[in-house]
Amino acid sequence: MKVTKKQALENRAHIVETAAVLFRERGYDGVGVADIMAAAGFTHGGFYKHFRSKADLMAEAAASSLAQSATQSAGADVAGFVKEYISRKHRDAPGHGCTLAALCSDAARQPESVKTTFADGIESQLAALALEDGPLNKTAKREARAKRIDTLAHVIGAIVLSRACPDDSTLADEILEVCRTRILSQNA
Amino acid sequence: MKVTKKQALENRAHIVETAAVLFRERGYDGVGVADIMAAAGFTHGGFYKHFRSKADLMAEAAASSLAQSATQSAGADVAGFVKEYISRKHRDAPGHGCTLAALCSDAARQPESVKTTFADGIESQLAALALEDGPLNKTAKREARAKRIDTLAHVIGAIVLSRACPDDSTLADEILEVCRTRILSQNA
DNA sequence: CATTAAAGATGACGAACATAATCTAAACGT
DNA sequence: ACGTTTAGATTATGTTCGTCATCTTTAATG
Repeated sequence: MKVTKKQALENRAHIVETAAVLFRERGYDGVGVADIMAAAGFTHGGFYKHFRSKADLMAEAAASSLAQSATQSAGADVAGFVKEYISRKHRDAPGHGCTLAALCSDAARQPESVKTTFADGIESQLAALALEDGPLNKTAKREARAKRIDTLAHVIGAIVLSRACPDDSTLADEILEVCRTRILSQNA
Repeated sequence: MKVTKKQALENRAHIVETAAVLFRERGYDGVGVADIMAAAGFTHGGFYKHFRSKADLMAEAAASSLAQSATQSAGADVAGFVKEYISRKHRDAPGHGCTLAALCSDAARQPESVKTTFADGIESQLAALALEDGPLNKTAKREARAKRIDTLAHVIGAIVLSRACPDDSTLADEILEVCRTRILSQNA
């Protein structure tokens, strides 16, 4: 062992976090194992001492960043969430933004393990937004869940669509502003 | 020339269409030049007689499938559009579905030429949905455009989120149903 | 303190990749 | 009719990829 056991676990966690950023920035197919290890400050050789395959790391990195997103927006009121989510800042920093917005369509083409992780991440995100709910009866609960699912899809669509536009595009900003004001007014 | 000039142009168009399907199914980084040519019934050698680079084909394929989507939904009423768009059939056949839903986040990481094509495609899609509008004054026009942008982002988000779930997932279907009914009721 | 086990570095493997050069035969201009 | 042009096949190039084997070093173990 070149390194203490605690250190090794920290290194592993650091690799996962680095990967979570890079994947969100460049997509699962846009980053190689060597890229990730180099960005984390290592050479590519030690990779398979930590992970069984790249797909394993993909699932783990997704779980990590999805959990982080959910924690960050836990208990926030929906209006505040929407304002932060649909912002130029979020759109222009996918590496540190919502994993769902950054990697949803990539996840659709990945192995089941990744998709399962994403489904769990969606539920976590919904649960985080649900913390503001008081005690509700059954139909009100169902209605509240439907509303949150709908809003989540809506904000993701706004970011994803805006990111597809060229960097200096006025359309990209228009999409953001239109969707933000509309979602907020409809959620008031 | 092994083939007539007209035939060559048809072959070229066929390559573009084949690529448009494969890209939507597997993403820009998930399909190679050789894959595309083989699927079109050729060997990879002739590729650069038709296109200057893979990125060129990406932009051309995007333009082709985006134009097709816009044409298909031209003049449809928004309700009908939403019902077709947010359906299991569409979600499970990305290769023949909306290019925006399939490749938006991929496009975000591609060269400017691709992103410009996507911005044009978004405008085409918006224009197609606008055909049902009668003559309107300025503020009503702006409002109608805002509504269409908002709806487009919303339906894209629904599909993208649903596709990220595992194949047999009930969540995937729940997202679809919730978003469909909510968008329709809000658009009535 | 001697032995073991494992983290990480180095290097190599085969496969797949985008791109380019060469070859062919048939369609074209003249 | 003949020489030029060129679509497409074949083959080659250099790179990058995921994965693995090997070596070195050193923490952990007894």
